[in-house]
Amino acid sequence: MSTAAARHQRLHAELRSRICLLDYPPGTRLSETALADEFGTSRTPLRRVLARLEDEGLVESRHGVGTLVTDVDLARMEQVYGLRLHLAELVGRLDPAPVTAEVLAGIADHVARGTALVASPDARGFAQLNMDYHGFGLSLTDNLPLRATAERLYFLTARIWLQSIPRMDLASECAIFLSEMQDTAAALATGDTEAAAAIRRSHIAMSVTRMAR
Amino acid sequence: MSTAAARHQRLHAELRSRICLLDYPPGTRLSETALADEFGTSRTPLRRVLARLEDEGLVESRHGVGTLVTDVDLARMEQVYGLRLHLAELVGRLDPAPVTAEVLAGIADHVARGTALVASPDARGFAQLNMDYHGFGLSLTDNLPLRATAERLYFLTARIWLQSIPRMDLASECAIFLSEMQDTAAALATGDTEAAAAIRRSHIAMSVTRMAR
DNA sequence: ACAGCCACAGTTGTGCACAACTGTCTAGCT
DNA sequence: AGCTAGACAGTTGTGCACAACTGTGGCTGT
Repeated sequence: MSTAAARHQRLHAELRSRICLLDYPPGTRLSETALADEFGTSRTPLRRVLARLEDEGLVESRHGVGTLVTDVDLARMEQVYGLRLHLAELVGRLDPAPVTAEVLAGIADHVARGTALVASPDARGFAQLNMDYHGFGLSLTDNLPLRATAERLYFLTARIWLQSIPRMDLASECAIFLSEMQDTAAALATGDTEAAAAIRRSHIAMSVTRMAR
Repeated sequence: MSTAAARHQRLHAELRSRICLLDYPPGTRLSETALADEFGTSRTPLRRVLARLEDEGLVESRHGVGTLVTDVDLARMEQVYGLRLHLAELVGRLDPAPVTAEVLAGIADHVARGTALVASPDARGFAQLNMDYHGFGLSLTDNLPLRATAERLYFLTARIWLQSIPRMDLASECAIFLSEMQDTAAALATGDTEAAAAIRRSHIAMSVTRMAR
């Protein structure tokens, strides 16, 4: 099979995850040779991954300087959030996916993980669960371009929560997140994906207002 | 300055234009060496451009085979159009740009070109004007991610009109297009960008229904 | 005559060496 | 001491040669 494309996807997802979980905080200089060495490849395939991350706005390559992780702040991402709000709502109105048993099992699993998170709050665990939950939320629509667009914009703003959490109440955030997932589970139990999308939208909006303080 | 990034943008826009104007019809095998030779560079920088086009869904590279221009049909792009409709409407509601004298001059210029097009209908001229007009339409919002997303999706569907025109009435299409731009000019004259966005949305929708026949 | 196999031309993917460029540190001069 | 210029280490960008792979055409055996 296409092992090259598969590896490209793996490296892309891995580096994107490291950036959005702040393993590579904004301003970090990513060394092409070091990363190529770590993943057991040459610079050439790795440079393609970095180029894609640059197109997505997560890193910025400067000749003679290095590949720097971009800096993000809530003010600059205000436009992205404005768009994400509408896209989140569209998930429920544009080619909504039928609520299968698999979907219900998925939301139940996320609720379970959320319950465990509330029991022992953890910032990184929150961010990881939020990332997975976002992917689940996208599965509620069969509109592929909508999925791709929403995913792209999500990872552009995903770091902001982790950057803002020191000024926020972690336990409260975890409880609110669990509450959102429980509400979503109830909505999906009745097959109302539009309600689930509306819940998602409002929670994104409220999260932004809390981070803005 | 960053001549490397500038050349990347040039080559990307050039190849994208050739693909969307059907200079490279779907299925065409793009030769990396031939293109590199034409643009006076090596394969390396050109491959990055092709990689970006592949991420955008305009070409597909297969190891040992070649880089093929992707095939598009209205059925597969139905989801994209569904999303584009909503994004076109968002242009008028999300960070609408103030209607300056420059904007009015822009729409007037496009109306003039449309008038010339109606005088002597031409499929390729229509496509070119439509491409430019789309870029103008995006300038009506200051929301950068919305611009980037709408542009990305536009170029994904831009070829379909040219592919469908043999089954349509070219003169009628040109007249309708001019009518849209005139209506938009009237709306912008009153500073109503939201109305302009609504006009754009409805015309995209009607264009799809005409192409679907 | 036909089916299968193999060599081959052509393509994309990879690795490496070098060019182009930048920021820093140091040596030397005033 | 301060300042300037230059060497330098380190980085990304480019070009080239080769590896990996695919589809085709012809050749051979039956």
